[in-house]
Amino acid sequence: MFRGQFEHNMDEKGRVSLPAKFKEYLLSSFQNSSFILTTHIEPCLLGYPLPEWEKMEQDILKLPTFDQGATALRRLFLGPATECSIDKNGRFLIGPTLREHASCLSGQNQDNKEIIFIGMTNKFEIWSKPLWQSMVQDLKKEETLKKVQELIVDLSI
Amino acid sequence: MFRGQFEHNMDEKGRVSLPAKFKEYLLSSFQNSSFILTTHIEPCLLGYPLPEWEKMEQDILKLPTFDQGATALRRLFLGPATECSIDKNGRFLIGPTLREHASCLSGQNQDNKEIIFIGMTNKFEIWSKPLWQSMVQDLKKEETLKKVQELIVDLSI
DNA sequence: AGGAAAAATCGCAAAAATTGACATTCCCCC
DNA sequence: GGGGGAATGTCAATTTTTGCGATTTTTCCT
Repeated sequence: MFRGQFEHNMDEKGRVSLPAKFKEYLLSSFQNSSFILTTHIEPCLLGYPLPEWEKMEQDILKLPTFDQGATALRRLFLGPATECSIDKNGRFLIGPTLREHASCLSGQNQDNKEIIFIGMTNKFEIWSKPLWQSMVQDLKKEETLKKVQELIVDLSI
Repeated sequence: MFRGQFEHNMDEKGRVSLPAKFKEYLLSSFQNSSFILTTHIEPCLLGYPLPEWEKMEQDILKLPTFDQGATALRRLFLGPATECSIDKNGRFLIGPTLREHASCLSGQNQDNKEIIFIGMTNKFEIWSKPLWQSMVQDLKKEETLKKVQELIVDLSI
């Protein structure tokens, strides 16, 4: 499972090393360290093991061709999805489109080179550090917290 | 599979290089780098591997000969379909009709020379950059996003 | 705490992709 | 048949991507 939170640096070409634990999970559970990276609706990225993704791909393709929502989903979610493979040093490349979506390091702007990985059990999220921080801030506002509390009660956590 | 999003430049004669990953997919899965390019209902183009296209051709031929909708479909979709082959440098030609449909670079107007490729698993879309951008803008409007979110929930993405 | 092993970074070099420019061919019209 | 223009094919420079070796940092175990 993808678990835990990690902070890594991206080089100026958009390469980052995948947290070792994530890599190990991919290898041991899927016999393959490749994965699919795509855009989230929010300004962050989502990583899926290949098999998981392919299932989803098939589901999405079954949606009606001319439905507005389905088209949007395909263009926004399916379109940018890229297969990432791990190099000998455990790194993978985040392409320009994906980087832009998550506002990670573009060009010489060395400010956004810090990347946050968040394990989400069967997938993981990738954030630029500044965005992650401000997003977490927002989550801690009263309204949102109230909703969280309700869920916690429901789940009897 | 066709995956990912790429931006390339078209020369003033209408030639563009196919994203290397797309070319590789065509070669490895179909032993042939040719593909079929035709018009979408929207102002963009669709690319299909030859075998996929032939399947669709067969399906379309089964439609009633004199049905109005079927006739329209054939004229609009089947009609403009063109086989594109890749040259030694990985480039192919987008003919005038197709270019016009997607409002890509006509004549000396160097504004529209940027072309976007979007992988859609078994096919791909081609957009002129300005149209792509404004279309994405529209997709991100609240109403559409809401529909997308519903779909996401249904698909348990 | 010290040392070994693993992880993460950095930077260069090789390879590939993309693009601009030029050469050739083909075709139509003069 | 010759000239011009368009279409097609090829080359070559540039830019981008990818691979690799080496260094630094972190983690874990003794």
